[in-house]
Amino acid sequence: MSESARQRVLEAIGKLNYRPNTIARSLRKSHTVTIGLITDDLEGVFTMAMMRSIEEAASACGFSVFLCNSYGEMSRERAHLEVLLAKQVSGIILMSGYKVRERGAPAMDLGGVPVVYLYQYTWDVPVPCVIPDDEGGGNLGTKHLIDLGRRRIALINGPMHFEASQLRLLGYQQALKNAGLPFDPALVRTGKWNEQSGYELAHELLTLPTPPDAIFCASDSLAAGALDALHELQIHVPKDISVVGFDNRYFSGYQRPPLSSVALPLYEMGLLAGEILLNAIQGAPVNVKIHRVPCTLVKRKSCGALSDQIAPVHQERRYS
Amino acid sequence: MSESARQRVLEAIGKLNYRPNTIARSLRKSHTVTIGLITDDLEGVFTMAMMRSIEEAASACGFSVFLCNSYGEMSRERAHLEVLLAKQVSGIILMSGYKVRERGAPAMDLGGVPVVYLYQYTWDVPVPCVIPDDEGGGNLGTKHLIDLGRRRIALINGPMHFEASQLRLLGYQQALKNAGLPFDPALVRTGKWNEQSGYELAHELLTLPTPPDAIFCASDSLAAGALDALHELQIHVPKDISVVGFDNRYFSGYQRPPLSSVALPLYEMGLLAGEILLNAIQGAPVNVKIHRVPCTLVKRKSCGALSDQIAPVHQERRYS
DNA sequence: TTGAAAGCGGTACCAC
DNA sequence: GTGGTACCGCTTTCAA
Repeated sequence: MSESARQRVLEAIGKLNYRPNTIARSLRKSHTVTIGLITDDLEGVFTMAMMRSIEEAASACGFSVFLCNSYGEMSRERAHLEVLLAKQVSGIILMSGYKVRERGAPAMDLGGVPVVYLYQYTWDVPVPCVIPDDEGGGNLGTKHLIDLGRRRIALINGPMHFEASQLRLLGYQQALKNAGLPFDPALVRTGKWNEQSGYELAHELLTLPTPPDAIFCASDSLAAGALDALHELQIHVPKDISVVGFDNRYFSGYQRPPLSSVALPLYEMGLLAGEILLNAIQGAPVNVKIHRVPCTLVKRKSCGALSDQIAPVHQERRYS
Repeated sequence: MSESARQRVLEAIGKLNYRPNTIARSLRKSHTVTIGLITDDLEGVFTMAMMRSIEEAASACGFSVFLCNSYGEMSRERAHLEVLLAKQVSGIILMSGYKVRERGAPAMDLGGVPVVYLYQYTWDVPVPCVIPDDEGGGNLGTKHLIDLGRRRIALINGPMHFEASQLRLLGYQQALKNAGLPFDPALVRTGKWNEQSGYELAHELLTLPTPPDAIFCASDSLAAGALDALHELQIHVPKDISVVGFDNRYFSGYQRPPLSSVALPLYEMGLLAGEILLNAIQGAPVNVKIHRVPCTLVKRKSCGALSDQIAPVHQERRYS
């Protein structure tokens, strides 16, 4: 085509508002440049950051993302999968918003469409899984308290049938061991994941003959309850005792004092899941294993590491 | 086809894992049963609930949802729109995560694809818009404090160049007027949307010759700061003073005392936007106007209305 | 009722 | 290069 002819075509495209029909293109080339994201949770606080990075990874490669909510129901998940496959998506991410959840790994034939599990794992089917490194997180939080000079560090843990609880405990023990500190079972308490438990267990710990000089909580909700107990007992945080939570929830920066917390690497996890999926779509060999992404520590006032410097939870920053 | 033949076909479908190709179907029928959702925010806290209800409304009608993040950038928004149109979406929702934002209503020819604006409005193009009723919310929060017997109700407001601030003030004044209470300009303070402002302005209010017996804050961040000031001054909430926030953010139930708040009807807004769009897609006449969805009040301890009964923010409940 | 054929809007491959 | 044609998989129409 001559240069001037090309010019005229482009002109016409602009004038007539011509847009190539991707549907026809997809039909012919039999791939859609689209991935499906099925989540079981669009209420909680963990899925947002993962969604954001998945969308980012996909967009960067020219892929679109179908967002589907299964509400944790098998039937809805299957229905969504059927639709996604009928719509010929190039790949699928199954994202969970809860820690432990039986998705019962779809026993469906997905027709060879690549799948990645996010924030959950399965042994039922050979797929790559991306989850947080809870053990490393447990180690990180404990080590930080040790580095601050704390020596009697208590752990308020979640229910032990959660693997997250088991791993966080393991990390806690590891950190103590690495520092040459003794492991005192009396300093480890287990409850539910809520504030009520944090409150009650903190009370228990503080009435011990030799109370702890730091409390590491396996969730921010537990930590919120612990802070309540400390406030009630007029024990100053972080002067008298350091507190560190886990999960870096939205409210942790709004605690008094602002709560230091081990952050789940949600954004990075979504990014990794997206990358793994997109590579698989492009035919790269998939590394079928459980990818554990390291947690990070968000330092605020409750651990005693900071005086002025404050890490933001989100857009907002804390004064004083 | 005979009954037995039908049987055999269904059997074969099951055995061969046949799935009809929606892409081919869409090409032939020239509609895709898919809508696009473009948001400028996948970080904040307002978009989640809207996304959820949009997905719900769409799913219920057999529609899939493309999720796109523009990061508030015009160029990305245009790029996403181009892709969505090329992919022949049946309709588009433009959702904002911020209160006031110039999206500059795409001056693009969308080829007649129906559009709904969500959490923002525009006069630039004739489209239906769905936003919260900020004035009603201002009225609601103030009226509640009046009903609790408060008579000197202060308002800590956001910057007045935000329409939300103007409307919430209007609602506040309306409620006072309806109750026959005087409007005292000294009780109205304006700052930024953050805690720092809430803290400082609450201090100002409480050093007035006749301090207020209630503070209505135009955001939960402002309220968090106000609670800090009250705590510092050892003024008991809600015995000595009632506090009500606005937005019902994730952290409001984690304040001490748990913060009552005027909740944005995010879920309902998403649902309405979805319904409007789906109706438009099905050819129903669109009501091109600004739909203002009423706010609701979430009662917690800080207003003094409750002693035991606690309203949950999300899954979590408060003890005591 | 059933079967054959055209066509949706692109892409890919062919011969020229 | 360039123009013609088959084809992706489904819907629709028309004929048998």
